[in-house]
Amino acid sequence: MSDKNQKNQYSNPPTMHDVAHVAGVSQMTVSRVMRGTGYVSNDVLKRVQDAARSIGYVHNRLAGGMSKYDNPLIGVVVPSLQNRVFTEVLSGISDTLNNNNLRPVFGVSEYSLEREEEIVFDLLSWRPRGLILAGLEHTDGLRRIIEQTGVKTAEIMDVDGSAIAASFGISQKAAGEQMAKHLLNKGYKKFAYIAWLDERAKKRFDAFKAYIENHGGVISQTRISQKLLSMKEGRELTADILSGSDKPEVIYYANDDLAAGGLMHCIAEGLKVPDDIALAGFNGLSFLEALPVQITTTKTPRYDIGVEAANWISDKNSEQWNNHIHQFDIELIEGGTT
Amino acid sequence: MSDKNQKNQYSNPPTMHDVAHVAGVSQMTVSRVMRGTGYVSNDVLKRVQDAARSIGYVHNRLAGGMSKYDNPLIGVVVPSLQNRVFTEVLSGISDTLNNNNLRPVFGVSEYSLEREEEIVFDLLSWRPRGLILAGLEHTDGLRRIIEQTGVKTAEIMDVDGSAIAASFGISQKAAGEQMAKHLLNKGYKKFAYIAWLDERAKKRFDAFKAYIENHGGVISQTRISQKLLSMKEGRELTADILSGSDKPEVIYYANDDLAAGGLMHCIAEGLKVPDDIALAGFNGLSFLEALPVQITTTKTPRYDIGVEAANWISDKNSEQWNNHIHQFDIELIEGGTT
DNA sequence: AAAATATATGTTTGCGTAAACATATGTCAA
DNA sequence: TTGACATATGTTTACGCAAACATATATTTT
Repeated sequence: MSDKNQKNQYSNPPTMHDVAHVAGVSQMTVSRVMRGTGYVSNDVLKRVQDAARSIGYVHNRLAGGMSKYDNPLIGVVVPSLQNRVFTEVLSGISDTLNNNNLRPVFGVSEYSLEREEEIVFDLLSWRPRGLILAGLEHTDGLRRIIEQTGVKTAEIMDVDGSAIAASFGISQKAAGEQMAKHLLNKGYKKFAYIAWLDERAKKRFDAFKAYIENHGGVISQTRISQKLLSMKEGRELTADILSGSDKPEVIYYANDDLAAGGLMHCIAEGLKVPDDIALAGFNGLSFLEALPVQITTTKTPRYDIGVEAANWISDKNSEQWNNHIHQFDIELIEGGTT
Repeated sequence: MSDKNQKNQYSNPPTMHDVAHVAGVSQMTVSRVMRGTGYVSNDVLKRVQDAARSIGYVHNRLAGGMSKYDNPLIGVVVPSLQNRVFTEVLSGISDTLNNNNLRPVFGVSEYSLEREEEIVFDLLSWRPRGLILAGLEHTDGLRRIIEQTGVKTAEIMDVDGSAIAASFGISQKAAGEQMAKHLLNKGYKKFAYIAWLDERAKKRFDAFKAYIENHGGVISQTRISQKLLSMKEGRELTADILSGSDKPEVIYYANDDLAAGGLMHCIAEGLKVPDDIALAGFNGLSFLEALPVQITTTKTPRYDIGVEAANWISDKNSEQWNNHIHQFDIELIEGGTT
C-alpha cells in the first residue's frame, strides 16, 4: 500500500471533478467559481472554495484556453537584465500586469535580434494575450510570425521608426538634439563621446553629432566599445580621454553609469566639474542625486513607459489604437554642485 | 457531410493537423518534429518544418502538457525588481533556464509574504515544472500548497533556516559575524548602523550586533527605516548620524548603495575615509570599484546563486537532493584608497 | 395569475496535443 | 535465412477545462 503520495481518494493532482464531487455540484459550477464568472449562489461559492482548499486543488489554466491566443499571459522580451534601464521598465510592466491579473513570461535577448526571434517563437507557444518587445528593430521572421498569429504587440523604449502596432518610448533623436543644443548654448565647442554599441544610443548620438557639427562645434574624440560598459569603464575611458593633449570641454556619455564613472575619475584627480571638464549622461537615474556633483543628463520616464505599455496590452478595447505612438516627454536636467 | 471532415481549408490559427496535411504526414509526426523527440527522417523533418513555416504554425504547449506539473515553465517570485541584488540573481536564473529550454514566469511580491502566496497560487495554475522563491520565510498556506502539489521548489538568498526542499544562498549570520570580527580587529569600538526593514539584513545585523557587543564594542546609533532606501537616503542618514556629537568610528550599512551614499556625503564634506570615518557595506556590487575610495564590503555571489538554483530546478535527476543546502562562500573585501 | 426576467445550476461537446501502443521497413549478425 | 534490433511513421485515446446550450427555480412586472 503505497499511499505515500496519496492525499485522498481523488485523482492526483485533483481536478475540477474532484472538487465538484466533494462540494456536491457539477464540474461546470466549480469552473464558474474558479473564474468568478456567471451566477453562483453564496452557499455554493463557499462550499466549492472549501472543497478546493481541502483537497488542495489548483486551477489549471492550460486546459481551457487551449486554442486561442488569449491566455492571461504576456510575453516580455528585453535585451538585458543587467541594465538598470530595462529592470525599471520591467518593474513598471510587472506592477501593471499584476493589477490586471496578467503574468509576464520573460526572455532576455542579449541584444541579439536573432535571439529575440527565437524567444518570441517560444513564448508564443504559450498562446499569450500579448507581447512586449524592446525597440523597433526586429527580424523579418519575427514580424511575419506576429502578423500571422495576430498577437497584440507593444514595442517599448523607442519611437523613432515604424511600430508593428504601438510604440511607447521617447524620441532618441530628440534627446540627442536637445542635449547638443543645451551644451552649445552653454558655450562649449569641443566634445568627446563615450558609449558602447547600442541601437538607441546610436540614434541619439547621430542626432547629437549632426546638430553639434551643424552649429560650429566639433566632436574631437569618441570611445565606442563593442561590449557592455559600466561605471568602472566610464572611469577608465574618461581617464584615457583626459590623459591626451587634445582635451575636450565636455564628455557626452551613452548613459549615467558611464558619466558617474567619469565623475569618479574627476573627483579622484581633483578636477572640478564642470569648470575643468563638463559631463553629460543619459537616463536621469535616481542615484545621480546622491553624487557630490549633479551631472547634466536627460531624464527618461522608464517606469512609466512600462506602465503605459502594459496598460495598453492589458486593455481589451485598445485594438483600435493600432499604429499608436505614445511618445513620452524627456527632461533635461542641468548639472551643478549640490 | 459535416464540415468537420473538410479540414482542407486550414483552421485559424493553424494546428498540427494542418501542418501534417501540408507535409503529407500524420499529426503525431509533426508533434515529434516540434519537440525534437523520437525518430524522424531528414526528409520528413524538412518537409514538416517547411510546411509549418509556410502556414505560420506555432507550437501550442498548452494542449499537451495539460495534466501534469511538468511544463517547461518555472515560476519565479522575487521581492522587488528595483533592487540590484534581485535583478542580478534573476539574470543568472534567466540565463540558465534559457540554456535548459525553460521559461521563467515572474511575480513580484513587494516583500509581502501574503502577496507571495497569492502569486505562487496563480503561477501554479500554469503547472510549472518548478518554483524559485526568495528567502526561507513563507506563509503556512504557501508551504501547504507546495507540499500538496509536489512542485519542485528552490529557495534562494538565504540558508539560515530550514528549506522546503533546497536552498541556495549565503549565511547571513556568518556574513554579519565576519564583518563584526573584521572591524573589531581593525581596532574600531564604536559603531553605527543604517538599514531598512529587510528580513535578511536583520539576520545579518543581529549576528553583527551580538558579536560586537560580546567583544567589547558598542553600537551607539541605528537608523532603521520602514521603507526601501537607496544611495540618496544613505547620504542623508549618514549626514544625520555624523551631525550629532556622539560620532561613531564606523558606519555599517545594510547594503552597498547606502554605503556609497555615505561615501558621497564624506566626499562632499571633505571627510577622509576611513581615517575620519570608516564605512562598511554589503553585497560587493561592481560599481564600488569605480568609486574613489574602496568601501569595505562583503561580496556575495548573486549571479551564481541564480545559476545554481536554476540548474537544480532544471535537473530532472535532482529530486534525491532534497533537503539540500547549497551555501555559497562570501568574501570580505577590505576598504582602502584606489 | 400569467408572463417576463433574473438567478442558479447542469449536460454535452470539442479544444490541440502527446502518451501508449501498433505497424512497417531497413540493417546486421549468426 | 532467420530473427533481433534500430529506425521511421501511424492510430487511438485521454488530458482538464470552458463554451454553448439546456433547464430549473426565484423574483418582479403587468
